[in-house]
Amino acid sequence: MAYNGDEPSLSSMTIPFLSGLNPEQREAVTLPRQSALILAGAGSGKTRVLTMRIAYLIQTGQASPHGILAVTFTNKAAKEMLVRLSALLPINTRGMWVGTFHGLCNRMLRAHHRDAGLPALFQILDNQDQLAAVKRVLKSLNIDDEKYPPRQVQQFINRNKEQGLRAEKVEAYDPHTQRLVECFAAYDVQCGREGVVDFAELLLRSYELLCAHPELRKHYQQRFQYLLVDEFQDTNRLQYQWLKLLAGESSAIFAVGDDDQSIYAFRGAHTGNMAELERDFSVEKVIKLERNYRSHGNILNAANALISYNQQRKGKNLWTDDSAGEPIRVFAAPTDHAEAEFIVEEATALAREGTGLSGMAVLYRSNAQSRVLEHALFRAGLPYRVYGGLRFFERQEIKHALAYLRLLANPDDDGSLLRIINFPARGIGARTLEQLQDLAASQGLSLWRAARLGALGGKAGSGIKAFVQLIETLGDGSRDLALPEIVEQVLEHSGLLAHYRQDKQEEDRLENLNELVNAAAVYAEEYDGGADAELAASLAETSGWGGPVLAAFLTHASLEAGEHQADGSQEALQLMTVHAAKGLEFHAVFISGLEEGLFPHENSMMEADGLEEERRLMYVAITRARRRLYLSYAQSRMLHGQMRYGVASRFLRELPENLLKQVGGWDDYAAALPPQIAPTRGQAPGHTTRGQAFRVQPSSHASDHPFSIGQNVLHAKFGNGVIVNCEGHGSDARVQVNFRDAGIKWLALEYAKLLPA
DNA sequence: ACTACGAGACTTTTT
DNA sequence: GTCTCGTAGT
Repeated sequence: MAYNGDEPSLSSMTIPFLSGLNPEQREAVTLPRQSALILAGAGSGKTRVLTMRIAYLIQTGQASPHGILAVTFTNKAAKEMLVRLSALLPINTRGMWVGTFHGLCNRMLRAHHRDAGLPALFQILDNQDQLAAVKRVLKSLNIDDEKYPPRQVQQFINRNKEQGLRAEKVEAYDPHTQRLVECFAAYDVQCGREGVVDFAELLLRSYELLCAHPELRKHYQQRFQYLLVDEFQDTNRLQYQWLKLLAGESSAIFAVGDDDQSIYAFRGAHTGNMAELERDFSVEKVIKLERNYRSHGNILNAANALISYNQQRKGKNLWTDDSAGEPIRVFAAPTDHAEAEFIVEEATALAREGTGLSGMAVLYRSNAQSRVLEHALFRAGLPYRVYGGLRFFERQEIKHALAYLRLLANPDDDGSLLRIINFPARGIGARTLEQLQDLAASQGLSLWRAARLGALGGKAGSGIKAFVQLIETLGDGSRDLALPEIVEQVLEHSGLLAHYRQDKQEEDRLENLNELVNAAAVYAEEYDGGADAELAASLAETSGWGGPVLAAFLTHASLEAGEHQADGSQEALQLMTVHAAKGLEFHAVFISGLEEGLFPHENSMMEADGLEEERRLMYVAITRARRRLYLSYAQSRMLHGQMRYGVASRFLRELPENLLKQVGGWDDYAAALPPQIAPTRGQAPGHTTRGQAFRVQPSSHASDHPFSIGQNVLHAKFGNGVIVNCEGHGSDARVQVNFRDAGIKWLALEYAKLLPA
C-alpha cells in the first residue's frame, strides 16, 4: 500500500522504491548520516527498512557497497537481506560485509590470522565440539566432573567470553570459581595448541585483534562508514563492544530492534545496549515503527494489552488499518491429550476450508510438549513438521566424516583425531590411546605428531601406524581432487560407509553421508576463491592437506549447521517452540500449554527479569498470527512422568476479556476457568482505526464514552497506560488501566481526567 | 570391543 | 515417561 501523504521529497522522486514506505519507515530509511535507533515492532517492516536503508545509501551515492557492514544473528536473516538487496539493486553483493556476527568475525580473523595469533586453517568448534574439548581439559587437570559438570564449565567459559572477559580478568573470590577459572585458562591454552576456536572466541578474538592493532582498527573504521545491526535487542555485551570499536569516531550505527521481543536474556542478550547506544552515539532521534502490516486488530490489541503489564519497556504500541477480525479462541482442555486433539480437529477443519497446512503453526513453550501433539497428529494422519532437534551438520555420522576432513585440514586438531582414531573400530583401544596421549604430553606434541613418530611398539604401535598410513593416504590422495571427491574418498577409505552399511537400521545415516557429498558439490560450485584470497595466500605455510576450498567448507559446516529437517517441501502443519517462531508469521497460530508453571515457565521465576521475559515470549507468540489465534491449556498434563494439575496461565487473564471467545464442548470448562475469562456472550471486538491505535468497541455493552480496551491513555498523576478492561455506563463507567509506572488501577471515568494518548 | 543396565536430568538456543 | 551418558560386565 503506497503512502499518499505529503509531497514526495527529492529522494523519493529519484529513488522509486521509497514510495512504498510509510512516513516513519521513510524517515528511517532516508536518515542523514547519524547514529539511530529504530524501534521496530512485530510485523512493522523491519527487514524492509534495513535493506532499503542500505539500498538508499548506495543509490544516493552516500556509500559504496564496500563501505557498508550489516550484521544479523542468524544466517537465515543474513541471506534474506542479501536476497532482498539484490532484488533492489543490480550490485554484486559478494564484496559486501553482510552476515552474522560470527560470520563477519570469522572473515576478519581469516584475513588477519597472523595478527590474531591463529593458524591459517583454524577450525571452528560448535557446541558439541566445545563440550568434548571441555571434558578433555577436565580430564587433563584431573578434575572431578561430578563437582564440575562439563556443561557448567562450558557455560562458565562462554558467559565470561561473551562479557569480553578472559580467564585472568574473571574475578574469583571463592575456591569453586577459582577452579572454574583454572579450567577456563587451561581450555584456552588447549584450543590454542590445537588451532581451534569456539563461537564466543570468534568474537572475542576479533575484538582483541581490533584493540591491539590500531592501524587495522583505523582501516576498518574508515572503511565502514555505515554499520547496520538487526535484532539489536539480542546483542550481548561483547557484540556491542565490537560494534563500538568498529564504528570509531565518524561512522554511524543504524540499529533496528524491539525491546518487547527480547527473549534471549537467558543467553546473554543485554537490552541495556539500547540505552548505551543512545548515549554512546548521541542518538538524537529514536524512530518507532508501530504500524503493523501483519495481524488483524484483535490480535494486535491482545498483544498490546499483554505487554503493557511489563514495567521495563521503552513503550511502543502497534496499530493497524486492518479490521478487528475474529475473536481469539480460547480452549480449556481437561488433559494434554484432549488439548492436542482439539488442535488436530481445528487444524483439519481449517485445512478443509482452504488454509494451507504450512500456514498454520502450533507453538509451545518447551520441546517436551511436542510429543503429545505429534502423537495426536500422527494418529489423525495429518502431515506435520517439527522444528528443532538435530541439524544436518550436527548428526553423529556427519560429525565423524567432518572430523576426518578436519584432521586433513588441521592435523593438530586433537579433538577431531580422538573422535575418529578408533571409529570405525580399528583396534586402537583405551590403553593404546593413553600411551599415545602420554607420549604427546611428554614431547609437547599434538596427538597427530606424536602418532607419526612411530615410537610406540607392539600391537599398539602397529594400530597407530595403520591409522597414520590411512590419514596420509587420504591426505596425499586429496591433492588433485575436487572437494566432493575428497569427501567421497574419505567416506570410502575411512570405512565409515562400510560401517553404516553393515547395519540395516542405520540406513538414514548412509543417506546423510551421501547427502554430505552433495552438500560439498553444491558448496564447491558456489565457492568463490576471490573472497578468500588472503586464505589462499597463507596456505603455503600450513602443514595441512586439502585446499582453501576444504577449509572454507568446514567453516561453512560449523557456522551454518544446516536445515533442521531434510524434506521441507511438503505441505505440513508447523510445530515449534515460541523461540523458534520468532521472526515468522502464520495465517493461524495455536499457542498451547498456557498453564502456570509451563508458560510462564516455573524456572523463569528465579531470575530477576524472568516473568517479564516470559511475557515478552507470549507477546512474540501472539504476534506471529495474521488472522486467527487459538490459546489453549490443559488442566492435567503428564510432566516428568507424573501427572500435574495446572492452573490457567496468568497471561490469559492479562488479555482483554472482550477479545476472547471460549470454544469447545467440554461441559465443565466454564467452572474451571479463572473468572476473568469466563465465556463471552455475543460476538466480541470492534475495529481498529488508523491513527487511533487499536481502538476496540466492546460489543456486549455499547459504551457511551470514547475509551476502549487496548487504548493508550494519559493520566495527569499516573502517566501513560493502556486500558485493559471496561465496565458500566454513563456515570458508572469505569476502566481498568495498566499504567507503565503506576501499576494497574480501576478509574471512574466521571472523576478521573483521562486523555487518549 | 560391544552390550546392558542404571542414574540423572528435564526451559528457551544461534553461532 | 523417556532420553542420554557413563560404567560394568561379557
